[in-house]
Amino acid sequence: MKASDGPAAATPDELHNKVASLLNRSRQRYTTGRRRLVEALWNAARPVTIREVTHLLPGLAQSSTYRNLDVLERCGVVRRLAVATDHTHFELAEPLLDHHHHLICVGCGTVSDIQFDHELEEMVDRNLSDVAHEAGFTPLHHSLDLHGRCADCETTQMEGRFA
Amino acid sequence: MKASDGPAAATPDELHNKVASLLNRSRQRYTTGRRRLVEALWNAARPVTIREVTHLLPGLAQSSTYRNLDVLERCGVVRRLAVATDHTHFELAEPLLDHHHHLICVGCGTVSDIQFDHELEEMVDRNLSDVAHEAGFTPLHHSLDLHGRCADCETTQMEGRFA
DNA sequence: CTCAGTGCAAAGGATTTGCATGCCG
DNA sequence: CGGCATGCAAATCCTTTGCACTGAG
Repeated sequence: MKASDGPAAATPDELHNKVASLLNRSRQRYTTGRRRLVEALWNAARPVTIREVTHLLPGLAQSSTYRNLDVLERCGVVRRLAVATDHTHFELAEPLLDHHHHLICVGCGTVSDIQFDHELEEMVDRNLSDVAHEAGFTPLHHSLDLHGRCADCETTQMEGRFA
Repeated sequence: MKASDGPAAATPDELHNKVASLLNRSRQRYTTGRRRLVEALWNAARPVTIREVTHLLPGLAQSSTYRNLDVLERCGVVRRLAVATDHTHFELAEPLLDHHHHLICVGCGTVSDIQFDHELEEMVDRNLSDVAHEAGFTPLHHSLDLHGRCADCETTQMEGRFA
C-alpha cells in the first residue's frame, strides 16, 4: 500500500533521475516541456492547479500541460488531486515526495502539506485495510485532508455568509 | 469540530423534520423539489453525482438541481464532496448522517461509506488539530478517503493499463 | 398578492481533441 | 527518417446565469 523506492528526492538532479527512470519504464520521453513541468511542481512545494502551472510556465501551451500531466500521472510521476470541486490540483507522486496529507483552506483554496506521526499513520492504514477487505475492496492508497481556515483567511472577515 | 445535533436521522419523517428546521433557520423554503432532492440523497445511501440525481429525479430541471444543492449546502443539509476530479458528489451533511469516510473505486468511480472506531477517529482528530494549530490553521472538518478497487472492478480486467 | 423557486436556453469555464508542424531518438 | 510531442483552435462537458413564469406562504 505504500511506495518504497526510498524516500523523497532530495535534489533536482535526483528528482530528474527518478522521473527519467519512471518515464523510461513506460517508454515515454523526458522532453523539455515535461522537465519544466516537473521542476515547477518541485519548486511549488505544494499542490498546484493547472492555472498556476500555466502562470509558472509561460510559453508552454495549456493543452500540452494537460497532456503532459496526464502522461506523468500514468507513469507515476505526479498525482492528480480532488481537493476542490472546481479546479484539479497536481503534486509530485509518492516515490518523489514523502507520504503526507493536506491542509485545505476553505477561504482561499490554498493547499499545503502536513505530515503525521508514523505511528498514527500505521494505525490509520491498518484500520482502513481491515474495513476495506470486509467490503471486498482492494486498497491502493488513502488521502486525509483537513479543511479549515488559514491564518490569513481567519483574520479577514468571512466572505458572504449565508442568510 | 463535530456536529452534535444528535445522531443521524433514522426515518424519512425525522429526516424531513430536521431538514425543514435547518432551512427555516436560514429562511429558506422546503419546496417539493428540495424535498425530492433530499429524499433521493437519503435513498441513495452513498454520495452521488449530479448526473445520478438527474436520473433519479426526472422532471426536475438540471439548473434547479444545481441551485437547490447549493442552497442545501449553505444551510448545512448537504455536503459537497471532491472525491473525483470530473464530477462533484453530494451527500447528506453530518447532522443528518453519522460521521463516516469514503471508499472510492478507481475503476468505476463508485463511492461508498465506511465508519471507523471511535477511538481511532479521536486520535486522528487530535493529531490533525495539533498539526493544524502549529500552522496557524483553524480546523473545521476532515475527510479520509480510501482509494482502491471494488470487488467488481478487481475481477474485471484493468481497463487500458498504460504502455 | 408577492417574492422566492423553477424551467428553459444561453453563457461561461475547464478540459479534451483534431490536425498540421517541429523535434528527438 | 519516423513517430511522438507541441501549438493552436475548435469541440466537449460540467456548471452557472438571465429571464419570464409558476407556486408557496
